[in-house]
Amino acid sequence: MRIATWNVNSIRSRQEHLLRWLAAAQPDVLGLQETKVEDGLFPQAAIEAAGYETAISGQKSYNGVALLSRLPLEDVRIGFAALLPGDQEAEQLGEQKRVISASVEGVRILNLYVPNGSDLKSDKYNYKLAWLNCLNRYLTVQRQQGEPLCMMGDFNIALEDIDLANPSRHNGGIMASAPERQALRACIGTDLEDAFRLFETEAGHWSWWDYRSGAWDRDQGWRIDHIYISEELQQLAMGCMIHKSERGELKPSDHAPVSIDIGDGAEEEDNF
DNA sequence: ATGACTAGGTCACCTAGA
Repeated sequence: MRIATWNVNSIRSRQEHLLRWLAAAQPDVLGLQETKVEDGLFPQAAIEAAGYETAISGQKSYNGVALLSRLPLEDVRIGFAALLPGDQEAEQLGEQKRVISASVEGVRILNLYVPNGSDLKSDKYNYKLAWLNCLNRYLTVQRQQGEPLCMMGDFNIALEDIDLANPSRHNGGIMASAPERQALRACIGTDLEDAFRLFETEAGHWSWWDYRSGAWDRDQGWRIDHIYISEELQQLAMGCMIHKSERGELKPSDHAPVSIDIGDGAEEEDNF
């Protein structure tokens, strides 16, 4: 099973990119972030025609997440509140559409668009930290359900200094500050692993390049799009890659897709 | 220290992204 995540920076501006990439990369499940469209205007028909069913949670202009799958999407859950009934903050945070999850072949897929935070001195930064704390409460409930977990999305955090091109310049700033890194590490816990780092330990691998300043041409990026998997899936993980060439297309998203290949056990036996 | 680009929305400058 190939599972992927992609911040498309507007589904309507990226529809042709998306359809081309689905055909080329053949993901079974794809989590999208920043769809930037209310549900009624989501281009569902074109995606279904490509063989993918959809689960969407969008809003006008900002945010918005979706799951696309060519395997059945089961038990779709939208927002933190789905697992945190009575949690006032989960309810509040649900105004921004950043969380969608579904079960696919027994794997719980959690697709996230973590707030950017803007600036350490801004209210948005506090919102980001509160959001991550709420994610932690959500994950406590999710873990109790005992499903293998694949948590992915645009985390807007470079966890380590090797995850950004210019750590000294951005030292402690937004997407690289200690409090947000700690808040994300608390969510990851000891059971989840950053799938990309199971296969690649070196610096120099980015998933986002700023549109400005020729960041793409200079390959000055950040690795802020992640896939975290629980222990059962770590055993079956066969590879994790960043589809960097997507960022070099005409009118690209500023993020590249990231995918993981998970064997089903039977597949591995066939290979040996 | 700031801005650069891109997208959406109300409409030609603004907010927001990261």
